[in-house]
Amino acid sequence: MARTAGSHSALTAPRIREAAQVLFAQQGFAAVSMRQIAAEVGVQVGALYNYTADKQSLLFDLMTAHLEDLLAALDARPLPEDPVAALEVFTRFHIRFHAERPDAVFIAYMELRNLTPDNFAAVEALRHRYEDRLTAILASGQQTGAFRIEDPRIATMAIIAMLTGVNTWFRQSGRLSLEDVEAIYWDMTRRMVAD
Amino acid sequence: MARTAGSHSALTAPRIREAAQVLFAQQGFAAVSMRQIAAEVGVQVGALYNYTADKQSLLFDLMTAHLEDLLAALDARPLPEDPVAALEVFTRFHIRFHAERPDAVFIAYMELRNLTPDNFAAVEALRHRYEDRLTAILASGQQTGAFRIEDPRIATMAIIAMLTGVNTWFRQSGRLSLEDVEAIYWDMTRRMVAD
DNA sequence: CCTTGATCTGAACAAGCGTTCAGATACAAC
DNA sequence: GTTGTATCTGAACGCTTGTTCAGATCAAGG
Repeated sequence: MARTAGSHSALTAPRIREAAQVLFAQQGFAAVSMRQIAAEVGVQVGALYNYTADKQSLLFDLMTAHLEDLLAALDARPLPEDPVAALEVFTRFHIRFHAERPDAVFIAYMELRNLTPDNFAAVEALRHRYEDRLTAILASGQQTGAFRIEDPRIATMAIIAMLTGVNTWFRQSGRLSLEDVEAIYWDMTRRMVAD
Repeated sequence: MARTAGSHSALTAPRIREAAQVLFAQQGFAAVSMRQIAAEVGVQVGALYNYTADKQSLLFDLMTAHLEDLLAALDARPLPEDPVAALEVFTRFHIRFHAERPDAVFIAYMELRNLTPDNFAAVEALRHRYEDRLTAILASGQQTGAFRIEDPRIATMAIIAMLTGVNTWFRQSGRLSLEDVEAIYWDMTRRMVAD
């Protein structure tokens, strides 16, 4: 019935997002309750509604924040003019960015079905913007003759699926460093499209 | 309170599995209720328990049936001795088999988190058996010099992620036939591992 | 110290969940 | 037609859900 001592919205808001992200990634959006998220944060369930309109908004905000960060981080890296060099930058960037946020990535790929149609459309638009960046690199390389690709759009889907697949098995504590993985996957990507 | 006219277990059992598969693929295991599945079949929720021990068993059975079908279908195809030819057979097989059962594939990849630890272990073992088949092809090719691969296990993960990714976009009604897609992906796969 | 606003608690609400099971009807065999 | 079995219905059980909101406490400012 009372405010928790030491409570402060600047602390609680990020803790809610973090708790939601971990639990959604571990168990899935529909399987996790708002009460579980609240317990993880250390508040009662009613407190969550000071920070999110509802459960659906919480998921949508997590997904769009991740995708907007992804796009912003990519935009912050000027891609080389040379398509081969640009593809290498993109490949390493994708692997590293995704490996550093496994929960957010997992949610962004796995929880699309739990979005309402409007939210789904908004998230798809962001995903397409990201995919378009790679398609542009591939189309440019196809045009200059640096790449031999039948269809840049399909090659985009293939490359992103392969690169994102790293997250299903890569562990920082594994026998390969992230640098090793980047090198191996860059080699495979390069050969996939090389003339 | 009474038996439905025309009811017959040989009809109801497959209908329950089919309804569960479609709904689990569309909405996710946790978001779908047993009542929804029953409604789709045309029975009351209590009737489902003549055919499945519980909701978790229903999911587990769908997943293992799919993976066992996958392994059996692969076993039914003698792979060529030549690693390159074997890899082509595997690639085309994987794409076709998966494209023909999008819901089952989707569930097998997306609903792992909803399995109990024991069930998860059993399903993982089946997935590893399938992955091992590709690793064996790649290791053989690496040994004979037909492939230049740094790590057959990682190449396996990369290839399967890429091939399974086809299911996220391919539609039978799309501008490309399944044959076209097989050809494009075989070309990319071959180049990824070629010496 | 008092006042105001911030931030939470705690319980309620309406609805739904997975699972069980007594009993009713349909079906098949004689 | 009778009997036994199959297959379901329908309701109950214990529990949980997402969301709301009146009110209690904490924090900050004057």
